[in-house]
Amino acid sequence: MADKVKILVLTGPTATGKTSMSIRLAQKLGGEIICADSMQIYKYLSVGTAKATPEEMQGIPHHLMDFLEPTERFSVADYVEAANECIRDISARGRVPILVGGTGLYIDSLVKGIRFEREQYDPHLRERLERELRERGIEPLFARLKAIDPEYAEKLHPNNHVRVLRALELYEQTGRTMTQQRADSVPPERPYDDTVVVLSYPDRAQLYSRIDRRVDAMTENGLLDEARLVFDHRDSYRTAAQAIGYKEFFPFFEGTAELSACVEKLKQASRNYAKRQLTWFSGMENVCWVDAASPAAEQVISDCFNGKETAAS
RNA sequence: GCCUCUGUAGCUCAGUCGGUAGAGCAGGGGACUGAAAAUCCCCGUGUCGAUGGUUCGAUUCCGUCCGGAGGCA
Repeated sequence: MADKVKILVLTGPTATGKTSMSIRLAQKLGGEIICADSMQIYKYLSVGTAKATPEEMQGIPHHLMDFLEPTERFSVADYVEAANECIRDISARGRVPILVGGTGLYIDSLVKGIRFEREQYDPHLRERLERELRERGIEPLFARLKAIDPEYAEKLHPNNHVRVLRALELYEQTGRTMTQQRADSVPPERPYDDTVVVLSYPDRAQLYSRIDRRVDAMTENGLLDEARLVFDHRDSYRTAAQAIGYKEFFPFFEGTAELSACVEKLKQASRNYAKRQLTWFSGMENVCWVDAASPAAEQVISDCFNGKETAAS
């Protein structure tokens, strides 16, 4: 254990105060922050993704945040590679790497040390599969997946087109099935001495009302302008165009919905998202749940990090 | 005051030619290996407004009452 790098991971559903907590922790522990959020990596998207403002950062370095053009694609594999590099760099300087964000897939993959093979994105292959789906429906595609990887097909619902296509894409591109990929990519041991903290409100109603209030605050802070920018570039800002906080305003820009209705829709979508995040985190092992409403939250987290196991669950 | 429509799940509404009811959304649970703030799966008992009557049986038909909407005065 002693040879592993010690990292702190702070996650939790949206609107629980991860950002401000992370900055306080970084100050206390002598750390630097690595963003673990699939949207905050992008430039220009700040209000809607709830990035820390320069003032809030208090001089604490933030990595993997606000660095990519929204026209660029970025995968879990890219994330894990980049984050590993940040961790190496930060710890080499004697500081504590603190991962902060709500993207479960990114965090889980990083913490488990999932190994992703080099794989070149092939737009033609993807396009071909998508065309086939449009023209012939999912049946033949799902049948093909069943033939090459019955085990994975068994676990997938045919309605989940995204995953069916991805499994076929993986096979056609690398000759490996998703089942193989999943089996081979998990190392026997975790790469880091990690402390994963989930910051949340045990009372669901309280979490939801915080979300509602934060949406209102974002709206007052210029969210609409950002959404407009994303709307104007919706064909090239592929990821951002599907982000919560932007896509809900599209009907307004198209003149098919009232602004207030869009805001309500956004609140709704954010609450649904928080629910999905909670599902992801509850499936993770070795995590420490911390009550965001508790005044002692910060202390509990640093105790957790220092191995006192105060609030493990 | 009279006439018409209406009252069914948290919300919007379907439906039962009389045999105690079902969709969407919300909500809850779950999955998640290169788009993940994405994508997908599972979960619906509720005095069918209240009360009398007809009936073997009423949420459904009839009467009365109480809400709501509109029209005529």
